[in-house]
Amino acid sequence: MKDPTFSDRELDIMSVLWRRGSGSVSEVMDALDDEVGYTTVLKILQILEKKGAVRHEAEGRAYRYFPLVASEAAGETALARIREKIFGGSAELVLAQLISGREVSPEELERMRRILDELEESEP
Amino acid sequence: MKDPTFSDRELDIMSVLWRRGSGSVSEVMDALDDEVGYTTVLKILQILEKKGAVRHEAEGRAYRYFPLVASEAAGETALARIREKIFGGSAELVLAQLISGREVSPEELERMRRILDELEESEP
DNA sequence: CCCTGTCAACGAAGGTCTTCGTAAGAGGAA
DNA sequence: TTCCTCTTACGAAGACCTTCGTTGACAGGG
Repeated sequence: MKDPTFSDRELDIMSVLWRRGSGSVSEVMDALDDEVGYTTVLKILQILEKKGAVRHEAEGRAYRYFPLVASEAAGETALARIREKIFGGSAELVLAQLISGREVSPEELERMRRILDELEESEP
Repeated sequence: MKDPTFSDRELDIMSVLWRRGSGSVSEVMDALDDEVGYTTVLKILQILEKKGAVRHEAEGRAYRYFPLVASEAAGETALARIREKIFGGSAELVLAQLISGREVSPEELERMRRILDELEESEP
């Protein structure tokens, strides 16, 4: 699946599968923030399966769904689009927005700094 | 306009207005990456105007459109959703994705580091 | 054996998005 | 004037998204 993109509801459901690793229809339905009918969740899982974003295995009478698209791949596509279209291609502006308006713990700040340090070491 | 979100084509067109500051229908059409018909661009600008995302002024016989929603506001909404749904709420993971797979110049890296430094100074 | 609850499958309805054909007006050229 | 071009405006077509009602299958309890 090249440049995976997801609609709003599809993304909600992929998010559940990424967090939990897998899920039956009922589990996904319960994990969603919104109240969504069983058949709606099933339908979207079937659409995602046709797209190649998830697969399923039989588990008793029910199906267990697994993500096939990694969250990193979806994140790369989504982030690239935002950076390009909204932030004019600037990663710095994305970073600035990322940390503005929210409190960032010193620990998280330190880990972010380390991410930049490691990048510098890898390409001197 | 609260939590502004834009469809694909709407975002393409807002992106042009953000980059250029304003644009007539023809200018926007020419600036788009894809080939899109004149009336399509006009239609979407009218939709954006109804949403309150742009306004227009008469300029000769034509209209000149101006963005009303700031790119930062759109970026905040879009980035928050990606961070939450795709990266499990982690800003570090977003940062890691942001710099992975692309070459980041030493200058840009330095500016990104400074953004983190300034955050630390402001909330000790 | 029959009822009840759970399950997948299907299709349809209503919404949004995107595109463009067509109409109508206004201005300039011949 | 008459014609051509540029413009806005309108509406409809087709695609996709989201939702859910309904159906039929199956398993377990009474």
